[in-house]
Amino acid sequence: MPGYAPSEAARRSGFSLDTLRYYEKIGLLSGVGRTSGGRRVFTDEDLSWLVLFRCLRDTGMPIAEMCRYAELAREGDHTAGERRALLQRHAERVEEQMRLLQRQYDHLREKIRFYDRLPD
Amino acid sequence: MPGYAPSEAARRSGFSLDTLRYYEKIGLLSGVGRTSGGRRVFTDEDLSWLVLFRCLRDTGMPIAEMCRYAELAREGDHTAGERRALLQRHAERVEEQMRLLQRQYDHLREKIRFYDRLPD
DNA sequence: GCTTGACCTGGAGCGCGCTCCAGGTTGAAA
DNA sequence: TTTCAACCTGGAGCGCGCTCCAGGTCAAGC
Repeated sequence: MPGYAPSEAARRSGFSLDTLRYYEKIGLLSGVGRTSGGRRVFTDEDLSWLVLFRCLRDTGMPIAEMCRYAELAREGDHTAGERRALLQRHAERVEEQMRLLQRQYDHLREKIRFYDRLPD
Repeated sequence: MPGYAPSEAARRSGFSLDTLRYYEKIGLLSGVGRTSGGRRVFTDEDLSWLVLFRCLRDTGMPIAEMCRYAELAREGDHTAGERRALLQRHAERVEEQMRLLQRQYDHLREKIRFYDRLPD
C-alpha cells in the first residue's frame, strides 16, 4: 500500500487540493487515512475513486448524484444493482448530451463556413 | 416582419422569459423593439440571434464571449474576420470537449460492463 | 534548534448563469 | 367596462462547485 501525499493525489487525479478536501468534507470521499500528525494519506483505492469521480464530473453528473453512488457503494454488495442502474441512466443522459453537442457543433461549423464564403 | 411576443420568442428559442430579459439587460441581445405600451416585440432577426446563442451556450461558450461576438457584429462588416476567428477557436475547444466526453463515456460504459459481469 | 514549505481546520466568498420577486402597467377578450 | 393573464422594471437571491483565507501545525533539510 503506497499511500500518496495530498499534492501527489491532486496531481494524479487532476483535482485541486481544495477540491479533494471539499469532496471529503461533503462525504463524497470517505475514510481517507491520516498520518499521526493529521495529514491525509491517499491510497490507490482513494485514487481509483477519484478517477471515477473525474469521469462522472466530466460527463456532467451533479455532485449530489455522485454522493448517492458513493453512499450505495458503502452500503455493500447488495446495492450493486442500484448502482448499475444509476450509471446506466447517467450513460443515457450522456448519449443525449453527445448528440446535442454534435448537432450544435455542426451548426457552428456551418456558421463558420458562412464566413468562409464571404468576399475578402 | 411578423414580430413575436415574449412568450412566443421564449417558446421558439427555448430560453425562458427571464433569460431573454437578462440577455437584453447585459447587452447580449440589443435593439429589441417595443410596442407603444413598452412590451417587447421580437423580430425574425432577433430569433436567429437567439438560435445562435443557443448553439453557442449548448457548446459551452461563456456569455462574456458571446457578448464579445455580438459587439463585433454590431461594429459592422469589417469585423467579420475577427468573428470568424472567434468561432473557429470555439469550434476547436468544442472538438476537444467532444473527445473528452467520448473518452469518459467509454470509461463509464466499461464500468457498467463491470457490473454486468458480476454474479446475480 | 530553526527555517520553510506543505499541510491542517472552519468558514467565508466567489463566478456563473440565471431565476425570482414586488409592485405596477397593458391590452385583448367577455 | 371590467377583468385578468401577460407583460414591464429594478434589484435581490439562488444553486452549483468550488476557491480562498486566516491562523495555526507538521516535518524534512540545514
